Amino acid sequence: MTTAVTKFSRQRESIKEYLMNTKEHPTADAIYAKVRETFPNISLGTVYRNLHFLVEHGEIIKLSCMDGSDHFDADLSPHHHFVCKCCSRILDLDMEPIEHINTLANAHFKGRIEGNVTYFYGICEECSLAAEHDTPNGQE
Amino acid sequence: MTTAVTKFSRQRESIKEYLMNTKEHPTADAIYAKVRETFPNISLGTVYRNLHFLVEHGEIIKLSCMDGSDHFDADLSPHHHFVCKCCSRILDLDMEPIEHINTLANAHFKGRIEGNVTYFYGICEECSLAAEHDTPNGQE
DNA sequence: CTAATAACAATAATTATTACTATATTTACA
DNA sequence: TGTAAATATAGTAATAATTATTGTTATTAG
Repeated sequence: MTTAVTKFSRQRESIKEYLMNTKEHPTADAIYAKVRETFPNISLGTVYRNLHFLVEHGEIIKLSCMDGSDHFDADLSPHHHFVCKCCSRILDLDMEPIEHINTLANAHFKGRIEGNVTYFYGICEECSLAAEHDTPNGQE
Repeated sequence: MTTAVTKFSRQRESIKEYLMNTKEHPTADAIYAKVRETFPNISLGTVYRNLHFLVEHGEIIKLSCMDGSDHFDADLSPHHHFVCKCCSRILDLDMEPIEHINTLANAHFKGRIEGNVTYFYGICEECSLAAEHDTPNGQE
């Protein structure tokens, strides 16, 4: 039994590169649509397989939303996310770390708390403005 | 057109009653299995419809886990949850509220933050103990 | 009791994701 | 370089979870 070696793949590089150069937090489907511009016949399975690979190897992060959708992010710096209830976009938050809440959680807990997953939600700026101008969902 | 009135339903009551009397945080499937003991031919669709109904009407809460599974909870008091990486159970945490993190998040944010969803994760007490006794997953 | 309407069971359809397999790429090394 | 071994891919099929549809049953108001 030889140790499996990871080989280079243009498709995987393309996925990674797209994620590193966008501020969006796209879903597997959106990534598929984007990478298809470069590799017109890449398959959705390849996208999913590589996303899993990249998550497993700590090269990207998977964000699981309240609504059940998964989004991906190549920004590995510790930061928090905001989910707009209106347009469902995920935005980065510029805020102080909140790791101290783990200590609060541990106070009366018997097991071991290793960390937390936190999402903030509400209405993003664009959707607020759109609402004022009678454009309910940020749709043009 | 008369105003739609919500009629009584034994099935819905049964779902609600089960949720109110358990400390577990069951999934739709687990609820289906349980309620079927009372209503052998209730359909899964009915379970899903009623769970949505109850969530919509604020009678129960939906917990969307990192792993994509949805769990339900009839305990409406403000409290936080712990997800065990080992056995995937959800446990209630006895801790101080952490609403102040919304203020931190709002500091440099243009939109409106309405709240946050936070899950703590780690290894629960039972799984830790099981590991010590060579019973990896808490399975008997 | 009866009509109107809501809730039901059963099933079909949809969506997101994963598994499979033959072919194509990549890598190591002659 | 050229070639063989190993891994990755495209395309397709399969699965799982959820949502929608349809005809039937239960509940309620009059």
